[in-house]
Amino acid sequence: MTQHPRTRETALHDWDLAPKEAIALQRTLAGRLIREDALGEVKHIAGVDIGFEDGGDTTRAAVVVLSWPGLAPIEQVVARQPTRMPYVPGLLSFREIPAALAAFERLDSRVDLVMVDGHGIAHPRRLGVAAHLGLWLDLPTLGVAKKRLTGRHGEVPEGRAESTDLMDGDERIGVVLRSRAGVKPVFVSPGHRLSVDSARTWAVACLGRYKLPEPTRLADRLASRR
DNA sequence: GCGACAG
DNA sequence: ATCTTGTCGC
Repeated sequence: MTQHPRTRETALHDWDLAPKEAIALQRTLAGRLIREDALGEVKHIAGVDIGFEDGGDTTRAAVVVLSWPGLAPIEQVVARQPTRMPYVPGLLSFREIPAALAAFERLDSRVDLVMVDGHGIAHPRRLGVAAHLGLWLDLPTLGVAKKRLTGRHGEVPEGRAESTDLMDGDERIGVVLRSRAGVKPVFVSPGHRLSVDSARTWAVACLGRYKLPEPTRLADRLASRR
């Protein structure tokens, strides 16, 4: 409610931008990211999944709040809104964030850490949806994506919880994590107020018996059942 | 110019 | 993201 003061005042201006302006804004915002750990005691973790309905006309954000440790769901919200922007690779956050903010506004729980379905800084301009959302909420965030957007990596060891660095040139922008033995790895990167190592640690700590970590997995499941 | 391209 | 059945395997 009052944990994300920027929401109410400026919710009407990141969107409605032409691609060129959006890209310029991304560079500015990326410069404001805190790339080190800046999080307090973690009691609640939110999982976020944003998707689309009606052929893209409606944006749907699902948020599940889980206890930590324990990873038991304690609150969940689904928000739907008319979609404002088209899908452009690299500008996904502009399309997804408005609905996510609406969902967070309806949350009663205080959230300490946010895990988003999508990338954090593993993005061409270091502003994937998890990073962008982190700035808006002013909360520590990390992204867990199912597909690569940018960066290069070597083979990922087969064992559960093993990983390989995701590199963009000399910069380590995340890790490619084998969340379960025998499944395609996921792409983990920090968003705001988190280091790459901590993003990896939290992603692993939230693993259950499935491919996706519990927060994102439960948000996914909540979103995909009507 | 030719691919690549989160959700 | 979404369109979609069965099928192999723990």
